[in-house]
Amino acid sequence: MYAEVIVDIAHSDVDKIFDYECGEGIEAGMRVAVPFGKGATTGFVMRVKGESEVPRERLRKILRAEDTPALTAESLLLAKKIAARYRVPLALTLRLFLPAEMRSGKVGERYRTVCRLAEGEPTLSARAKQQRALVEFLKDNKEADSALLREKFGGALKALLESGAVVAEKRRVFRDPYRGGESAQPPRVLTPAQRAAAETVRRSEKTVSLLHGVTGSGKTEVYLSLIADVLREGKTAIFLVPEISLTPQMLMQLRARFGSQAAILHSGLSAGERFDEWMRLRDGIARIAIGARSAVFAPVENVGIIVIDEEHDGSYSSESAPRYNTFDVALFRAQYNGCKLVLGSATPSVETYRRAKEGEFELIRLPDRINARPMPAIELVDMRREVRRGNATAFSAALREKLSACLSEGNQAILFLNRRGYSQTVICRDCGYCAKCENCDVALTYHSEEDCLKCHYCGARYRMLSVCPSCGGKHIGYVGTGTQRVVLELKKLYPSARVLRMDMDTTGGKEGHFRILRKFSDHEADILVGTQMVAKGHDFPSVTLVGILDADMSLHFPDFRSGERTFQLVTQVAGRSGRASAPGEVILQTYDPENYILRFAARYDYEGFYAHEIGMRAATNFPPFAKIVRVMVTGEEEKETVEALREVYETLRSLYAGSPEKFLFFNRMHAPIKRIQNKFRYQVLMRLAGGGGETLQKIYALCAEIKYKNVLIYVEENPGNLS
DNA sequence: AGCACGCCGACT
DNA sequence: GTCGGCGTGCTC
Repeated sequence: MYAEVIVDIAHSDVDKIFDYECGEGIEAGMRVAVPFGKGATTGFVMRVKGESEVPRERLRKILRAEDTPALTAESLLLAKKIAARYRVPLALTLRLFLPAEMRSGKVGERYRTVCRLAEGEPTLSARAKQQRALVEFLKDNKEADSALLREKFGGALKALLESGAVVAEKRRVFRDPYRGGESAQPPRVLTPAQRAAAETVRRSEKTVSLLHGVTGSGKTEVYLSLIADVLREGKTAIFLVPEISLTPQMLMQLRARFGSQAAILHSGLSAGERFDEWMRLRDGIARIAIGARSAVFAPVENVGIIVIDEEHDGSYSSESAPRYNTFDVALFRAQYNGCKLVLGSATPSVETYRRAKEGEFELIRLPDRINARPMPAIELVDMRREVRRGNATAFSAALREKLSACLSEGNQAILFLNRRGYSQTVICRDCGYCAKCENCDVALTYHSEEDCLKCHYCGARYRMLSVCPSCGGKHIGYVGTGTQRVVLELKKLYPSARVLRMDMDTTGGKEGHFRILRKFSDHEADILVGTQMVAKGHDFPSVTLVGILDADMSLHFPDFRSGERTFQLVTQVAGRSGRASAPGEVILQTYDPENYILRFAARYDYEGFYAHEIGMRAATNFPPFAKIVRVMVTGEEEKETVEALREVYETLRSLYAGSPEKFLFFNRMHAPIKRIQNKFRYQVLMRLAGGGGETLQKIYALCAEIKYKNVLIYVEENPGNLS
């Protein structure tokens, strides 16, 4: 027998099949140890066959194999598809299917030893008091952990094991990341709207359904009902969420409903826990995989449903190789398993919504909140008028008034600002000098707590300036407002209010997010000031006011999706207000109150927003009517990087010259941020008509051929940000 | 990714 | 004269 093996080395030179001789018992999907070159390495068995083309004398034997294949036939097929689609080595895509700790070999299965009495009455010496006590203990308890017995009765255990009076048995144990909460809760009764939505998904002949439900419309209950269905049929489920650490409530809900049937795969777990959760899924002990985008590769077979919650979220596309798109992978798995793929969002991405409207996906609406509570009113506040009135702070008069009222009523408020630190940057008021990072082509942000300047792209820290390094002037000014500054200003305005800040600087550590959220939900603070991360789906019943301090920040971001993102963000943050009995309010501060995106957002008019946005995209030839393709060329030596760029550009230009009608745009330039972490960044930027089709594949193929020693070249499709 | 083989500069 | 730099090619 012969095995076709892909060695676990992510390099294009060895990205091919190597044949090895093997005995019976080797199956496709197994990880094996093989001799390779001078040493040995691990590899994946892709196929087993009876004949090999490779001459006898070159063939070597497989050294070792796992007893259970780590990868299923589906995984192998999918790994091949992704490798071909994005032109990356197969070893890299195969790794997606395994927990990292399995590759490193640092974590293994955990066992415990359980002891019980052997058959028959034990004969004990009269003097062995401890042994007798142990035997009595086991008579009462039937069995006990060996560690416990050793602790209680000392050396008696060893003696009893040797005499055969007590027998030990090794048992596999799973490290449990949540401990307790096992009790499965009975399902909640669905509202008629929820029941109808679930029914439509079940009945649809389309693979993909889009559940477009406003915040609080109860999409989760619909997912849970659909998942419960497939479990009843003996199948498995995959439930994807954007960023699990931000949605502890969602986890609790799933855990409460499905108990230990649910396995959670996410970065917050310890290596051992993650490994065990993965194993529970692979061995069929757990049947629901819950996690962020990588959980789409969960080792479950016979999948009955895949859910992608908050479908519009940017975290679903991978920003490092292999740059897979979660939806595409999920669709493959849904088709392979013949099951449904359900997307859910209050603010679907423009691309998804279009596909739904065109009839490719089943479009299901949940237009009402569960108890018919109205959405909080959003008031647009014109910050230009505030400036004219001489208000230079980050808070409009309207916001201050509402905030005072909110606090005096004993309610809570959330203030959202998409910029951490104290100020956006510092400049010299005499000469206009702006402090920049030495490794990145980026302005530094002032952090008041540490009194230093930080680079938000590489994390470098610098001493705060007292004099301008350029002109020697002493008038250093702060430009723009960040979360730290907002907190300090709040403390001045409301000295008795307890203020909590949530951003990347305060959420360090494993439980960082959770700690802050719990503090706030326990009402240990009155105001929560935060970035993006406060927008996600947590419920705070006493929050009655949300302030969006600077809506223009994301609105004027130089990216074709900035409008879409702003609409999503405003809707999402606004949804945090008024969840319990008290009606909520939202103050949306902007310097551009006429802006159509903000106007649609303020009215919760998704349809209006979509109609406007899709018209704009069509008129300007942007996605979903075109595909933006960027070939990034990056390296430490500028000269070499530019040279590589030139070759990439020349190569692609011949493709462009061959069929210019397929290109809506074609040019080379340095990236908007020319240098990050000491690496120069140059790019060829293209826009391809439609989805890109064959032209896209040719771009991948051509770029894969260009190799420079110290320059990295990679292709991005519709990149999440163009910086 | 490693590792060996192989051809040109600065040292004992 | 040699030690060693890393370019090129190979691994079933």
